[in-house]
Amino acid sequence: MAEATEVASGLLAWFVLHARDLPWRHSRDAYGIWVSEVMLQQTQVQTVIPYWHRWMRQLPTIGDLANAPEEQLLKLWEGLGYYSRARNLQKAARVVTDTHGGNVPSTIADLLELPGVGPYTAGAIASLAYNQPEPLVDGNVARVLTRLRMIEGDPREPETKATLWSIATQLIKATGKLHSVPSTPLARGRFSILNQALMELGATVCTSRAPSCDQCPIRKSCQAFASGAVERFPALAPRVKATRLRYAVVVLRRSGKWFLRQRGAGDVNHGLWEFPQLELRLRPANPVRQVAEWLDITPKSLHPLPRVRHAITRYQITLEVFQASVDKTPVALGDGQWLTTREIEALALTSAHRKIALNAIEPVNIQTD
DNA sequence: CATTCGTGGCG
DNA sequence: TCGCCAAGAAT
Repeated sequence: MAEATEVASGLLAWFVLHARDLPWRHSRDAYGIWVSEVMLQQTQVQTVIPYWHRWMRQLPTIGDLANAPEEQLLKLWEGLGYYSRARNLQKAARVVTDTHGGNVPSTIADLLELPGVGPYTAGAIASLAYNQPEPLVDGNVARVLTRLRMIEGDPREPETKATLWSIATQLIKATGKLHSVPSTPLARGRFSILNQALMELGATVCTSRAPSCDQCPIRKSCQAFASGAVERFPALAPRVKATRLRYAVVVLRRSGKWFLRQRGAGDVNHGLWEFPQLELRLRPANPVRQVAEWLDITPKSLHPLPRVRHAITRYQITLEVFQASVDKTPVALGDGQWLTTREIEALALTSAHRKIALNAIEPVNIQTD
């Protein structure tokens, strides 16, 4: 295990010199670290930073989170995606309040009981916040370790996953045996430093595309580097090709207000607000007639706004947007509310519908090619 | 165990 | 324009 020791000490030394100064690395309480970890699930650091600041300013303690109204949570999460993360965070805050005396637990078993906390996040909280000798494997660590040891399998498969957690555990054990460790204001304790170093290396040096092996502190131990095969790892299976969908979105105005609906329980993104939308067939190309019939208004009253594209995992969605002024609520729209601009600003919309709102309220000049 | 859940950036 | 992917978890 001399090699694991060398890797661990190399990572620690590198981290204290090259760590990014991320805001949650100054958090001294586990709550701030926990919030950052949940926000960072499948989400990049640069995206998370402003959200984390706003969240911690408005909900500085677990008690604040446990008592916050759902619309505040969703507004704070607006645009981050995976909105169930916000609701799970609050459920977990209530569990912490009710059964852990308001203190974020420090053991893996207790952490795994919390909604929204899985193997990775449990390891992250235990090691980063409490410096417990617990391993973690996220996408970054999987990339670093598959390259380090030339692990051929897909990191998403259970067998490969087990191998990676085992290697991460070896590194934690080696870290525990180091005689001396460097210190940094950005992490407290050797296990916290090691795990953050693994992730930091994956995020900034051992990147998916165009890795900077010349700047890697552990390249002498890296089997893939020695074989000139770094970019062959990790061997991820190709994703399912996205299915294309088209929707018409209607921005209806009536005496200075806009019509929006709230997604209901059981829906994807429930609790979020949106302009009414209608699924379109891919043909015909021009959906004006279909939309006009849906709303029972004349086609000429529909005015196009810039189309908006977005994706929900395996769906690639194009939104064809139309604006119209009406004097009554079209029957087909069902429940919804007529709202002012100011009211809409205070609601949580998906990113696509927030863009539509901005386009409708402050129309951009469309440059024709 | 396979699928689902968002979004923005980048080559 | 398009595919890929980023500090994963729940069902």
